[in-house]
Amino acid sequence: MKVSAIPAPLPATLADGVFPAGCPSRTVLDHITSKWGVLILLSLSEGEQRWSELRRRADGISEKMLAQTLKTLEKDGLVRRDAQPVIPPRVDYSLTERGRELAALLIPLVTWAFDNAEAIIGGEG
Amino acid sequence: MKVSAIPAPLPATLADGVFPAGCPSRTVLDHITSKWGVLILLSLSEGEQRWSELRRRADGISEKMLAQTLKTLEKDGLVRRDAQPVIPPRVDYSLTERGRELAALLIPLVTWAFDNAEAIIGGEG
DNA sequence: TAAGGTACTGACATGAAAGTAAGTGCCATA
DNA sequence: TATGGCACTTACTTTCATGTCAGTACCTTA
Repeated sequence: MKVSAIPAPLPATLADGVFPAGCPSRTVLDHITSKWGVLILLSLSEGEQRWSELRRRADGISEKMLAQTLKTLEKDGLVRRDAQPVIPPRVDYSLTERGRELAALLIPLVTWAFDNAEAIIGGEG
Repeated sequence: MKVSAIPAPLPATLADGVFPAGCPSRTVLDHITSKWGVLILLSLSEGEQRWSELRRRADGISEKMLAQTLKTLEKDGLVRRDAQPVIPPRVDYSLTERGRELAALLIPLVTWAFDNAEAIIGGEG
């Protein structure tokens, strides 16, 4: 596993001017770096989960935000929704291939945040 | 079925319950995934830059948000501020070691967002 | 004198994101 | 009858991130 070789250089469009306001990448970036988006994606990276499991695992999320975030991620093709026509309802959520790609990038980031949280926030007060 | 590259496993604390509301990691995550934080970090990953350069490169940012974001990142020990006592004022911003670490993780993410933006947003309308 | 550049700060406004809480339909159990 | 779980939706409210804009201190140029 090679983690930190040379960081890939920025695509040319990013290199100058980072990238223009209002371009699609900004929107995508907003979705995937959203407060709950990251948590959901991360949680699902461990495998298929039901609504109520996600609700528990994404500690503090409201039902509204869970529904809304899942919908956005589903529309973006990152999350797959599998509703089974049973009573009581059972809906399983999982990552798509694209979602797994993303999660693979998110995990090191979150792990880093986790490892450095003390140093960053602790050293602040 | 096998996922192509097995990503680093989540730290135990993340693995169950993702992670608790209100813990420092959440705060750090919010800082580094903030709308402008990512852009500033990315821009600085290309080298030291002045206030007015950053303003231009982070297309669409207001002076207030630039100041605010830079302050947060500086407090978090990700960005170094070097003010020279000259007239007119000259202030250079650069990444700290920790900032460079983070940027190295952010770059693949942003690159991915850039590469997949079309497919994600384009397929939506 | 006035305008312009640099690097900001602070007050106020707004709008989107997030929270709260209640409702929906169906069934199981008591 | 009523309570509770599942997977949501909807209406309303609040919070907060962000935007707008004016002001500051100093010097330069016209």
